[in-house]
Amino acid sequence: MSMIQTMDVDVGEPLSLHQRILSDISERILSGAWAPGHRIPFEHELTAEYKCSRMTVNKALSQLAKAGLIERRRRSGSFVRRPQSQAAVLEIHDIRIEVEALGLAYHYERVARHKRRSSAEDRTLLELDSNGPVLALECRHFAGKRPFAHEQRLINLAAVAEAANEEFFAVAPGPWLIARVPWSAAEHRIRAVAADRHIAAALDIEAGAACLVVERRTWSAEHPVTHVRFTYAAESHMLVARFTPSQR
Amino acid sequence: MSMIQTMDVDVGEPLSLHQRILSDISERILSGAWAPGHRIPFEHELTAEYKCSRMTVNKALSQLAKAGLIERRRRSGSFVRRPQSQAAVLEIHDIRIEVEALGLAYHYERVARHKRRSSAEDRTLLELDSNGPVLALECRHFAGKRPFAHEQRLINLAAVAEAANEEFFAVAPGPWLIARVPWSAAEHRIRAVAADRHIAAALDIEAGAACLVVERRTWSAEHPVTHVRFTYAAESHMLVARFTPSQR
DNA sequence: GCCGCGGTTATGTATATACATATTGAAACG
DNA sequence: CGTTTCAATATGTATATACATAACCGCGGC
Repeated sequence: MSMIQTMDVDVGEPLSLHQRILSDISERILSGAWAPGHRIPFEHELTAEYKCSRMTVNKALSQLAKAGLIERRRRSGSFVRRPQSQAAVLEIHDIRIEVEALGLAYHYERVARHKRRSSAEDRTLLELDSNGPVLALECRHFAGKRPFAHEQRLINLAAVAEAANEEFFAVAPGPWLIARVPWSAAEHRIRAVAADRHIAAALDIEAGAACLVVERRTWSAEHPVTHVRFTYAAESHMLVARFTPSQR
Repeated sequence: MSMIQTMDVDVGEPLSLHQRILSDISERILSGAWAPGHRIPFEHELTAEYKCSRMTVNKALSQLAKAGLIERRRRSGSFVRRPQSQAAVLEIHDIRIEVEALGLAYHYERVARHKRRSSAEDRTLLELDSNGPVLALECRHFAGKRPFAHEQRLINLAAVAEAANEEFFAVAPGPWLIARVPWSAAEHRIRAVAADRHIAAALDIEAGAACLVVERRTWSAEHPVTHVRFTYAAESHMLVARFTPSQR
């Protein structure tokens, strides 16, 4: 297992008052003591209960509303919301970290590198308009001696010109980009595919084996930066995502 | 494509002042105008710029800090953080909604239902201590005439006793549970598997085909409620997750 | 009975103020 | 020269206050 989502559990510190109010209430909601639809006390009632100003109570309740735990209605009060959708935070780490978390030695290999004018397919993947230059990379990531993941990447050279001068022998394109380009948005697609011959050879598995594929497209300030497809060796990989209604 | 993540993009409404400050600053960060490490103006400078009180500025900056876009240091100021990890919000809808979003008719079928004392395997899946009773369900979800997803579910009857009286012919266990049990936490595991014979038959695909599997474990107030494994018919399914540094 | 009108109420936003706290940089001291 | 002390500073939290806004309630007029 890898790609573990770390949760933000704050424990121990002396809580500020509005944080205490917030956690008191969310505990009662999450425990079911206050079921969906239940009206939680008015601000002025909590003000009395905690002997504090309305601003303090308001701060806590506003955060609960933003977190989606309650719904606030003028003149009516605040009500426990019913969970709307199964949402989870998926945290996808650098592959080196994933591998090392498994206690295995990480090794990176650059297989191929081509600079070219973007093809129609490249433009689809990157959501590019013009046929500007792109850098196409193919890499392998190893866990111990076994291939762990196969990486196919396109970099939009119009957005990251300096990538044209980098060979990517020593450093993987992922960390290289992260260190250089402030990204603003990303889109992930996760699916299962049967390994074709090329992938099977690269990952040293049988053709047709089920593989988890994670594709990521990244933008920086409205400009497409990179498209990458990671194909993980069959059975070696799993994504873990956790959800707890956020209190932050 | 399905399981689409809706983003919270607020547009149009008259923004309150602290929201405007917040979006002004986050835009400058996300556009790269203020690179990671850059010190953003002090609260008292923004107070002057926006001609408002420090509380208003503080509200905006506190939210940016909670969203992880900036880091605040006493006496030093607030600094743009470098993106820490690839995190995405994955929103997993009810299967009926997924199917209908594809423009296909949804149909549900209960295949099997067994009430039993929990086996060792059940206890592993549910993270149960005792060998209390569980309800094991097997269902199919159709998109048009084709099987879309196969569902294998365990319900902890100690947590949801009334499930023992429900046949689940008319209503799928997912929506039934959502409507009844306030869940507090969930964990997802996403992986690719080759369809075994049982799954292949249920989904009307070839054995060995690559399938996306989403497993979910749900807790309510510290008690395990249910474990469910959805297996999606090969090639028919994709998870989409988007990330934009949250401003809420 | 129906409609409109204003009052009441709870939340939404903003202000000025106050004091706590962490951290820095410089001055004072050994 | 190194260390301690201290004041300055930016943020963290909380208060009392004020007015805006949305929604509901009941009253009165028709």
